[in-house]
Amino acid sequence: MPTRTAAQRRAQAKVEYDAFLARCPSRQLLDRISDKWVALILAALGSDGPRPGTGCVGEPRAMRYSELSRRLAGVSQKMLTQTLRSLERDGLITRTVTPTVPVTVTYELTGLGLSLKQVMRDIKEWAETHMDEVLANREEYDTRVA
Amino acid sequence: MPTRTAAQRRAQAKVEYDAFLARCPSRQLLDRISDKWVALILAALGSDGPRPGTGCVGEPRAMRYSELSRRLAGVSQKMLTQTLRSLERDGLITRTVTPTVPVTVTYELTGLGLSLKQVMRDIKEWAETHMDEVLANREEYDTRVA
DNA sequence: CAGGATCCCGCTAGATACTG
DNA sequence: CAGTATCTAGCGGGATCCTG
Repeated sequence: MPTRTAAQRRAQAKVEYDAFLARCPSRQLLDRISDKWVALILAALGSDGPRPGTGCVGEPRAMRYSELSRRLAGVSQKMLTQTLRSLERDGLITRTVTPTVPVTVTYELTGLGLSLKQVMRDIKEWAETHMDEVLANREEYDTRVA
Repeated sequence: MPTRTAAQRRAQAKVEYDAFLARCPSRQLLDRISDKWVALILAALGSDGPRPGTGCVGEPRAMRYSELSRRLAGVSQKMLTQTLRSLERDGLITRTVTPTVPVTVTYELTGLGLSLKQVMRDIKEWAETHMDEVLANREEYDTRVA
């Protein structure tokens, strides 16, 4: 049994994973979460506005499959289901089945999912905010090369 | 010519792009930047530590091609070059060729790139920080399903 | 409603070889 | 050193059909 202080173990933990290294598991995790559907799903589930029709506020929003499907315009069922499964497996969201007829399935952020939510919203917002600038840069680049 | 105040135009600009919409250009941009190589390149170029060998601090770091290639362990030349080109076209980085023998090429973040840097480092750090938790969640999920 | 199961195309990432 | 060019295998991702 190693004799280390808690501080030493924390320092150790800090360098335990490094996504710059090819075989580091965090490289794979980075790859997983670097995905537009992940960003959009977390952004959607993370919107804490009042649910339309209800008055509840503040709580992270639970959403049904069909609701997500509508929100993420253009997503295929395959990609949506696949991405939701992956997020569930990683513990970022929970999947709740309510045995109504027909069945109701809702998805909700876990604590872990919440911790990633803001970053994902930031990315999405960055894309929306800087779209014009990027478009201008591309145009200038293309004319310069051509 | 529309008669709107600056505030009105700003409010308009705010809803101009929405990545939730399938055809919105920001959806494509989100897809572009949701990429592990983009995250790692921006994180690498964004490290403002002193360059090894020099004493300069504070400034965003310019890096050579080979330097990046070593830092992003396991990246193929193709992916590195391709991603760098894409980032250059979008105006996130600059490419500078110094006509030495052999030629020296350095890459550096632009202002726009800097504005995205922190988000990318956040993602990377999230992956490294929560790796253990995710690994545990996966294990639990797999045993529960099996 | 909320998927599961298949089929299949396209593109992309990787490996390899070559160059100014 | 910093790429370009080419080839190919693999799989990401859409379309389609089916189900509890």
